Amino acid sequence: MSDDREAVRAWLSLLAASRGLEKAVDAGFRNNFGHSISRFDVLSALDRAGAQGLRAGALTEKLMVSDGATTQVTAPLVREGLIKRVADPGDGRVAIFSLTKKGEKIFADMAAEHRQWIDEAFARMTPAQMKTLRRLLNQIEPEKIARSKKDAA
Amino acid sequence: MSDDREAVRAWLSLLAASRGLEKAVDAGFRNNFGHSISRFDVLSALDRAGAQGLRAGALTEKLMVSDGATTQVTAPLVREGLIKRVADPGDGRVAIFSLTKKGEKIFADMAAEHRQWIDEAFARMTPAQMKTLRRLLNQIEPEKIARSKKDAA
DNA sequence: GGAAAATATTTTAGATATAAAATAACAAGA
DNA sequence: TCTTGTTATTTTATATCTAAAATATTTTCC
Repeated sequence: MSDDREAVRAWLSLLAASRGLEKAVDAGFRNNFGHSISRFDVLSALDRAGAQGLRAGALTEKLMVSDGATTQVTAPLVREGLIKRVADPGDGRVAIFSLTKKGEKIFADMAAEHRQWIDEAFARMTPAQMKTLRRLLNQIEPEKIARSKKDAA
Repeated sequence: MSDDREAVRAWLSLLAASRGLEKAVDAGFRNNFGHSISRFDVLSALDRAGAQGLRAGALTEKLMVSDGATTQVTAPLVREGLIKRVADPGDGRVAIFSLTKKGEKIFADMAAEHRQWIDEAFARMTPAQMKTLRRLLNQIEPEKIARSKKDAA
């Protein structure tokens, strides 16, 4: 039995499943709300943060993207009034983002749709299987991948 | 117990695992070979296709990207001589891509590294667990996500 | 208090993606 | 053979992303 290629097979399945679902969810958000999945991620992070909001740096970490990406994805959301950006009164370097009332409402609508979409996509799985899936996914260790060669330069 | 949010939880885990691994693999390819994971995907598809190569349209399907993306990602690979593009003798509209000798060699090197990276990242899982993971991932149905509202327009 | 270092964010340049329009080539019927 | 429609690909415009440089602000140390 070719157990020696199972890891790559699992990785290809993982990539296909994730890309497929991400593409479908992104299309759903764009079609129904005119926003990308990236913007939903921002709203979601700010919703969890509540009234006190999040600093730009903290938002960057939650989104797991670069600082430049955060600046760019927040810009249209500020422009459209879904989130607001205020300078920290104590530290002039710090920008603090939080949801506006309008943003809270739109996020609630998006989250409800999102929840339904995901339930439909996972309909063939039992809750126990979903837990198993999560447990398995948590065993993957991307940080084990060596930065190797060029790093020696 | 809150079984009613398991699907979203599983989806978030799936997204985190996939993005994390994809980011690590992409960084590895860039550091060690100066190519992105997208280019590796192209080389991989053409390697599987063998000497006869793939039409642009077929390549687009395998990559699960847009036709424009295929044009753009193949351009630097042609320029650097890893793949070649020839017009179909029978149908002037058709472009056929295939690996060059240089491309075959570079792909072999990249694939070997890739295999090792993935083995390391999945080291905590048994082959049986990897199979279970694949089986669970294959039950996800992104196509179930309705294109709803805007489509009615 | 002021220069130097550290920190937080934005800007810029380049890579890669999509969607839609444009181009090019083939096919099929009058 | 035209002309009309279809198909295959590329081009263009726009959206995001990263990495690195630039900017702005605060902190630290003399």
